[in-house]
Amino acid sequence: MTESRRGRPRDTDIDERVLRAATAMLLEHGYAGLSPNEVAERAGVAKTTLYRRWPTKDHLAIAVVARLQEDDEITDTGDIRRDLTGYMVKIAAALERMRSAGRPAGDHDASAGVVAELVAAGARHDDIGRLGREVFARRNALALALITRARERGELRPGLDPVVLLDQLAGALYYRVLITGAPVDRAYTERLVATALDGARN
Amino acid sequence: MTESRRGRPRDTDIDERVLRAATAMLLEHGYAGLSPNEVAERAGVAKTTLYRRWPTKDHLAIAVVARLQEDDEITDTGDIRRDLTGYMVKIAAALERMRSAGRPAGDHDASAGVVAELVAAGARHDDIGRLGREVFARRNALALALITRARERGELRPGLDPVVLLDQLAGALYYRVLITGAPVDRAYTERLVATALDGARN
DNA sequence: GCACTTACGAAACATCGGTAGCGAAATACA
DNA sequence: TGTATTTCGCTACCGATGTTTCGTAAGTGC
Repeated sequence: MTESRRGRPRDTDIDERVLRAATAMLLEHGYAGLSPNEVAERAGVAKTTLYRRWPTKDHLAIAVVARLQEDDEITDTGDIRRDLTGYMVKIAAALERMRSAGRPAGDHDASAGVVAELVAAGARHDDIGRLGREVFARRNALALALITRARERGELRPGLDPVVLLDQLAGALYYRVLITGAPVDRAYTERLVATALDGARN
Repeated sequence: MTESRRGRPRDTDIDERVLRAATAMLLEHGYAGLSPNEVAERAGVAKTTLYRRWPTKDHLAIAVVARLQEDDEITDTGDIRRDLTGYMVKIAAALERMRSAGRPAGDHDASAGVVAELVAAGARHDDIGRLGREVFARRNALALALITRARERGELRPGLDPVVLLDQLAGALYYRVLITGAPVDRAYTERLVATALDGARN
């Protein structure tokens, strides 16, 4: 793993100071207000030192939000509707938190804000894209297992593809945040899960 | 509408030449390969002239893809499953087209490509965001009317919220393109519509 | 004709993300 | 005690997206 490095070791305090400054700037002023130049200055670090750790502004921003995400565990109560709702509410809350980053308090304008920039960052840099897909795959694996168990105990249709169900649920939330700008509050999330489970057909 | 303008009129031929050059560059080299500087040069136009029409590269890119989208009419055969599938297949096809823009042929890497940048553009500029939401609202209004009619003739549950159903369907497609990188081919689309209609519950 | 207004082109400038080159500092290893 | 290796800070620089300024062209209204 960590090979015994030769040469001067990295100052881990620098990582901390830079990430702290970057976090503050990203949350207060949004993605456009995150300036690597100013982050380096505020952290008391040379710009080159910053760029050795995070080769682009996108990488820096990813590192910031990655630190902010506490990995949400998923609970299996045996009631699939309850469990799925719980998972979706967590996703929705995380989205709403990022959605409001960088805009004046009370700004109810529909805006994807930081979320959209992170998605674009994944599209611009292969490594970020891969990383993001891995993170989502790992997080979704838990939900997929949950769905599969519910299916096997007869709560869900035998022919159901768990991936499709998860796409429907998580997809709807991201779609509203990124595309239509509609809110993703708790009431909506509950209606969403109920509709997906019960189906639209009469 | 068009007030009788005073002063020198704009050369409409310039719009055409610029958009043509920008379209070629965007489709061949992707979003990063779209350079306003080079577009102006290739179109034989001063940079200032280009920026008078499209104040940022984002606006230029939006104008390009807006021209490429033919407004897809929606058909109502009376079979909601068939009609929804048709609509979703059109969306999926448009997404796959943009997804492959700017990357070497045969590149099967999962990448949101241009789509993600357009979403980010909507997040960066209020006017683009509003425009995008209007476009989606208008397009979705047709699908919502379709769903409502199906509900009223008894094909769908009376309590169904058409918006939720549409979020589930379109959301799943965008989610796969933007987030997980999974393909959105016809087989998936059909499974998606079937699952949303039939529901996940046993 | 003349004033007024707007569009076009050219070139210089500004800003920002990111890089290159260098000397100095801090470690591992011999 | 060297010597190799890597990090750090500094300055200067590059490329790309926009902006400013200004002279000139092409229209409208009188």
